Amino acid sequence: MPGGLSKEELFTPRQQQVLTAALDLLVEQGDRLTMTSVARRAQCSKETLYKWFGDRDGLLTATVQWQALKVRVPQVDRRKLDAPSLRASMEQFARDLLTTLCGDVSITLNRLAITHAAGEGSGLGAIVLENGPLAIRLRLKPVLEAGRDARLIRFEQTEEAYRSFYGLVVRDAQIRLLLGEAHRPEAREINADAARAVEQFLKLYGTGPLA
Amino acid sequence: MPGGLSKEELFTPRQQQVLTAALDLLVEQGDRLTMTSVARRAQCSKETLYKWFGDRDGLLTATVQWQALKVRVPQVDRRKLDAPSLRASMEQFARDLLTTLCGDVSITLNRLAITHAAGEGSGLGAIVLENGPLAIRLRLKPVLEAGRDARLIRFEQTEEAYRSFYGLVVRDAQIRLLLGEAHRPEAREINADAARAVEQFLKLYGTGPLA
DNA sequence: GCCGAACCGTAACGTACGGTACGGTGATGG
DNA sequence: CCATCACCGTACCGTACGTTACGGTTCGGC
Repeated sequence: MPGGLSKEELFTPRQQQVLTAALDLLVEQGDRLTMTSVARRAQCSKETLYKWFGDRDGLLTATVQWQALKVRVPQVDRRKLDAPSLRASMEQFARDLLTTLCGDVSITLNRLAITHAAGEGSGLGAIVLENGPLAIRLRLKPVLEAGRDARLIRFEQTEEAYRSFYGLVVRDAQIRLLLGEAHRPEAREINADAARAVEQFLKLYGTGPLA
Repeated sequence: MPGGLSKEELFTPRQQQVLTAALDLLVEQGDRLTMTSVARRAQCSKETLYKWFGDRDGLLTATVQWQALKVRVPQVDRRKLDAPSLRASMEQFARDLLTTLCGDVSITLNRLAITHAAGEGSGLGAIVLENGPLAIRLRLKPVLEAGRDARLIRFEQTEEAYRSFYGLVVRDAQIRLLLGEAHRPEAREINADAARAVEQFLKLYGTGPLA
């Protein structure tokens, strides 16, 4: 979220320790972690948890927010953009995306947010939505538009191009992992997938002879 | 699942009424439905629920299985396959897929399965996985291979082609809906998306001049 | 050395809900 | 008419867990 606070401003170091413990427990045992288990793992009292975070939901929300603050947004270099460097940028992007989505933390937090989105508040769903798919779009957008400005790719709407790229990269991998499929791709597969996705994207949207 | 029982063999009419009630409640209030609420809605006793389904998890599993039995698999006509009919088949397929995934029932059951996949058993995750992404692959496979046999499209592995098609069709729509995004596409948007996805797929895998 | 603030550890409370027991009722069959 | 069966409705039990309360400890400030 633009204009947001950094994690140092939002949470004290001690609080970050607590949130780390909560995230670890979340990854280990899903969202049936108890306040007692978090307090024990973080070596703090339940009273402190409630004082700091209000209630269980507040703790989970803070954990998700805190994790979201950790993703950094690398900026694109808009100068000297040629076909190879655009391809490299996009492949790097695809690799990062796949690696993140296949990681334990992403799977855990997406599951948590989806579980909560079923209920009433769904504040968690909104947070993950903003820091997941929507943040990805925000990060990819300048890359795509730089490519368009350099006449390397062509598209009507950035939104459309972004979504096609997302689909080509992620395909059904995320939903299968969320549903509990055991297989996790290795680095080699991720690299291959990223290369293939960019290749296909450039075939669809590239201007040059296969870009 | 091939060789499985039909829903008439698996569940009595009365039991199907109960499962319908359970599914309705699931759609209405997520998986925090209680056994009591199901019994009340279905006008049956809790004792009967436990006698029929064992425990809460058994009831949820039966509900998902029962819903899964309802999806029928339309067969492809392998004769007289030309470019327009292949395109039409794939567009129909894409429309069906998008319409299903954007529906309340699909969203609810996928959320339920994802929630349970976080825990231990994850039997639900496996069921939805088999009847969701994997069943889609099974259904699409003959279409793709018929297209390949007719020299209309070209690919090395059916798996690869299937996954690319899935990505082009679904993109980030499903994860966004699961995370609670309110927007549901209308029929017009779904038609447009299906047409675009097939167009793109044929550009990537077609043999002819834009098939 | 004293005070209050912040925090730990633990015990206790309240409640929601999964699961069970049991009495009552209508249908079927002899 | 009675026995059996399948089921409804409801009261009840056990427990897990969120939440609160409270005594004890550390630590910074005066």
